[in-house]
Amino acid sequence: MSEEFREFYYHQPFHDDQRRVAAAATNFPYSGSAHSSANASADDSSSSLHPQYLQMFDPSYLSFTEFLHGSADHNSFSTAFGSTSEAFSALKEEEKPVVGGGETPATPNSSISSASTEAAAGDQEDSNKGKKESQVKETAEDGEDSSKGKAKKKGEKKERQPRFAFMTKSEVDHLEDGYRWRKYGQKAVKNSPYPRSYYRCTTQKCPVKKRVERSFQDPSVVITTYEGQHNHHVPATLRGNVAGMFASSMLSPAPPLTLDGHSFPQELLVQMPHLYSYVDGGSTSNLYHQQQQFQQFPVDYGLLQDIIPPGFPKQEP
DNA sequence: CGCTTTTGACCTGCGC
DNA sequence: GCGCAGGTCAAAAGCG
Repeated sequence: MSEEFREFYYHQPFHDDQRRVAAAATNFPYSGSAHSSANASADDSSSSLHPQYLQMFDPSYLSFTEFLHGSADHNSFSTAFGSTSEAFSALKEEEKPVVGGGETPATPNSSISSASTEAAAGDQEDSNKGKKESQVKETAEDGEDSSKGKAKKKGEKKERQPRFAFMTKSEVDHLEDGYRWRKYGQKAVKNSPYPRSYYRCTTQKCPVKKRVERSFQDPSVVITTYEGQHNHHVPATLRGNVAGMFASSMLSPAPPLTLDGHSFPQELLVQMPHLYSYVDGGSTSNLYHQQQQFQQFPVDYGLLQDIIPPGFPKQEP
């Protein structure tokens, strides 16, 4: 596996107490075959989700906004991901709800947030998406979110942008992240009473899209999946409000109050499910202990099934 | 009036 | 080939 990745992971400010912030609200699903023992009890198998693949992603370190922004630190990010796509794939396999799974003891802490790459999907995961994604990847490069669906030429496959998913405990479906979005569709989700909404960044030429759906297992959890990277900054007009604060804070190295869990209405939980194995190595256990105290939620895979591609945060050309 | 949301139709990919 | 599910389009309606 890639060293870079590990490195990346280590960078995670888990040790960074102040940011516990989100931590308070965040759950860390550190289970995995490696250390699944701890709190296993907690895992009332209520979660069909397997936290094993879920790895907390501390927003204070590298916010998803940053990621979306395709700027700042995303170097390390991209590097890490770019070289670890395989790993993701491998982990993907576990997506299948193997409750009480044999070798991979379900983790007690199913956490609320999660992120993944579609690249990951490529291999294992349910062959469906896997195939789909991989195909897409092959043609990926033509650039843009050629999502003009209907008019798509034959043989021309849609390119999938890097995806970044996370779960948030919130009452509202559409979380403010500082950007302006326009809803362009809504679909009922199989096996879920909650619909999935499709949003597109309203900024011209910005290819970013996001899908929002509520976890059917835990209605209080909203799963948001971003696809692509913003090629612009957070609208200044939003900087004054919560959204702006959120966005800006997420962009800055030292997140202000918003992330302190005070003024921010939503509990942002981001995690990189596929990182799990990497962390497993050294500092993980440490983290694990650190995190297991957090509450846990049942998470569903829905959107998380296929996220984060090989080139994850694609570098801007 | 301009922008956003709603919603049914359509397209595409995949499994059977 | 057929049906299903996910994703997108685009016209109509709603809103400020």
